[in-house]
Amino acid sequence: MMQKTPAPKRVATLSDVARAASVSTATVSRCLNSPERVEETTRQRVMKAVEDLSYSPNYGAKIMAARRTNTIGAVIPTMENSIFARGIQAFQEALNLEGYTLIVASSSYRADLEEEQIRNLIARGAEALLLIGYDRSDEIYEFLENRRVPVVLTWAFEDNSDHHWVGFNNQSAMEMLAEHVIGLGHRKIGAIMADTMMNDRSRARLDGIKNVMAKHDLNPEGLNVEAVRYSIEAGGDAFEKLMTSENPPSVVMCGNDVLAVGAMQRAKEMGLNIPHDISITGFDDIELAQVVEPGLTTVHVPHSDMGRKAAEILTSWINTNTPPKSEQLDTYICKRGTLGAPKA
Amino acid sequence: MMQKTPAPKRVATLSDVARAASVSTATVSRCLNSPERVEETTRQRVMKAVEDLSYSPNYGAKIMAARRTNTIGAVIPTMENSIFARGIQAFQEALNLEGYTLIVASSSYRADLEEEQIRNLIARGAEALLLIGYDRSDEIYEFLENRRVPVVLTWAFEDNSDHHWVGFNNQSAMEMLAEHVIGLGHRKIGAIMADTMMNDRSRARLDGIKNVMAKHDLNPEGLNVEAVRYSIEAGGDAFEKLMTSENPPSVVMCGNDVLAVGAMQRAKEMGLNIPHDISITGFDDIELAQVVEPGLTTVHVPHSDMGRKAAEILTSWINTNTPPKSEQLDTYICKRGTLGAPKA
DNA sequence: ATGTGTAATGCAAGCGCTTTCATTACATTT
DNA sequence: AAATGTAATGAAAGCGCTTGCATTACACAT
Repeated sequence: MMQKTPAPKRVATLSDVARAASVSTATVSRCLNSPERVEETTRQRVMKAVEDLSYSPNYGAKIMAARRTNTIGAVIPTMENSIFARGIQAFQEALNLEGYTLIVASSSYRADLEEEQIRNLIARGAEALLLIGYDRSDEIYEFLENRRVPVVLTWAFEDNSDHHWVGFNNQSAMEMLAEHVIGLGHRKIGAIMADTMMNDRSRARLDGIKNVMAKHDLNPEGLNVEAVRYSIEAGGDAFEKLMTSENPPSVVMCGNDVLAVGAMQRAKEMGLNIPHDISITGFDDIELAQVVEPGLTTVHVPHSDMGRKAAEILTSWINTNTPPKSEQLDTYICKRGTLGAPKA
Repeated sequence: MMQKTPAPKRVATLSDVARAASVSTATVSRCLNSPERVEETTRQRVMKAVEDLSYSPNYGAKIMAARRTNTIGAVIPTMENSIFARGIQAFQEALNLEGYTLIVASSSYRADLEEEQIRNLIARGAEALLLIGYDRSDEIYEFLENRRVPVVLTWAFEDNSDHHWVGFNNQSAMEMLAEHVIGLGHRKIGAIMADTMMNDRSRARLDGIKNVMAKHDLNPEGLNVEAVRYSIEAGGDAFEKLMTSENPPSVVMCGNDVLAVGAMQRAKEMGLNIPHDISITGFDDIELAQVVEPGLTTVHVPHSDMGRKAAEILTSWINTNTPPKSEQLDTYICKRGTLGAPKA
């Protein structure tokens, strides 16, 4: 008699394995978690049972009993483009080396979603968090504080604050680039930035440009700024708007490389030669920046270092229960082909 | 007397909240999970306590008691380049809509690591899995079977198999492209592919080229194949090797867009005009393909659809306990500027 | 043989939730 | 007023693991 649908066989538990190997559950647990503490012959017997039963520990039971999840969370604004990819990749690799797993969530640059995702990650057992920038509500900082969650802020920095961070000075990095741009003779500057209202990095970068303009007696009010969301498409649209205004700039400084590449594409479509007719700069130095033609002049951000350092800070914080000190990283201008002198 | 380090305040639990709100833990639990089942006034009292205590449920306890993790896993070969990004993104979005969370792991195209990651995701409570391609050991398939884990294979397809999948025919897609290439007059073909030994997609694509060559009385043995790992750099190196061989091809067909872009870059560095001196094709149609110049002629793969469909399959499988049927998607050739007729 | 030290193993107490079932409170009908 | 039905709440039994402590087994010294 053939049994069509066998009773939905229950998945094996620790005690099933223990029974099969004729040992206690404690021994099975030790076999799996600290094998050196059990005798060779016993271990082999247990491992065979584990294999035979296709045993895999129940995650919930495990973390409840061990009171550790070995999970660290990160909330980034977007996964769509690769701005955060390299840093997060390095973060993840460093974490894995220490036995942690990373779970990533994205906030679409929205404060409310970010807060939701933060609570979500905590609810999923994240023992520590990597966040981008420092702009967020007091409530959420307080929540994190109350729950004693180690948090490291990245992609920005905040001197003299209670927070812990590893990042770079967005403003002074952009100032360096702006100095260079103005030094080349540019006077009419356009900017394409993410909405600066809820984005501290973007705001700092824009301030950088304005500062340098002021220093060189250019009225920062004259800076033509387009605020957009981050995409190649949006960068293109903003560029076109800038160039078709009554007083088009000779250089367009973009808040990041993705926007800059969008601007470049649109420039070509409009028949403009880069950098002869129009100069364009980016920020981040992602892979895209060297693939486009001409290569994009941009600010190099040490993404990988930042990710690695963030992982170090968090793991050490968890282990020692003491927050390590914050760290500031350096950026530099990466000169390629999209920035030249203005047309005569 | 100041207390320097206050006793490491324990994080609030359900019963702390229950006590604070003068209700039972059952009521608090209901407030959080099915609020409509508790009276308005009680709920407000409870929610206030939750807020005041910065309560967040203990993940382990929750999934152990509820016997659900609402987590689905995916193992992809790499996160470094964006080949899998769009598909996974769509997968994730569709999953979120259904209340699931995605956790992603990468295998670096290595079978042993993939297996490890699969076991890892299961140990982390993944209730179902998305995997790429079908090449993997019997043991791991058996493990998955024993544990009754719903699995969907993607980026490939497998007619008449016991597995469940949503994907496309890599071989016939590449055949279409090869027909087009040969129709243009190309006779000397080069190929840059990932190592085909443990990669069914790559193997199928290569077979596609060989088939069409044979059909057109070109000896497939004459196909010059470079097997490399997936990176822009590697694509460039392989391209140079191909072009500096004694009998360089007039067209280089690449296993994916990343390799193709690497080839394009190197071609330019070598002073070759695309497509006048050399034609190049890709596979995937990722964002990069339209950013490079000239635009890359490639095979468009419906990544987003695939991700969405995969999510549908898995969630329905979990809910109904019955695997839905597999689904084959269509690809098409995306003609841009890198493919032309061979030089006279 | 007996005593001592160490390594291997077992026992059993939770970990913090969800959920079934029972109880209580209250509104409605008879 | 009693009977009945319904909604809100509580009591308590696990869920499957880890781990501190107790016990056993065994090697070696006395």
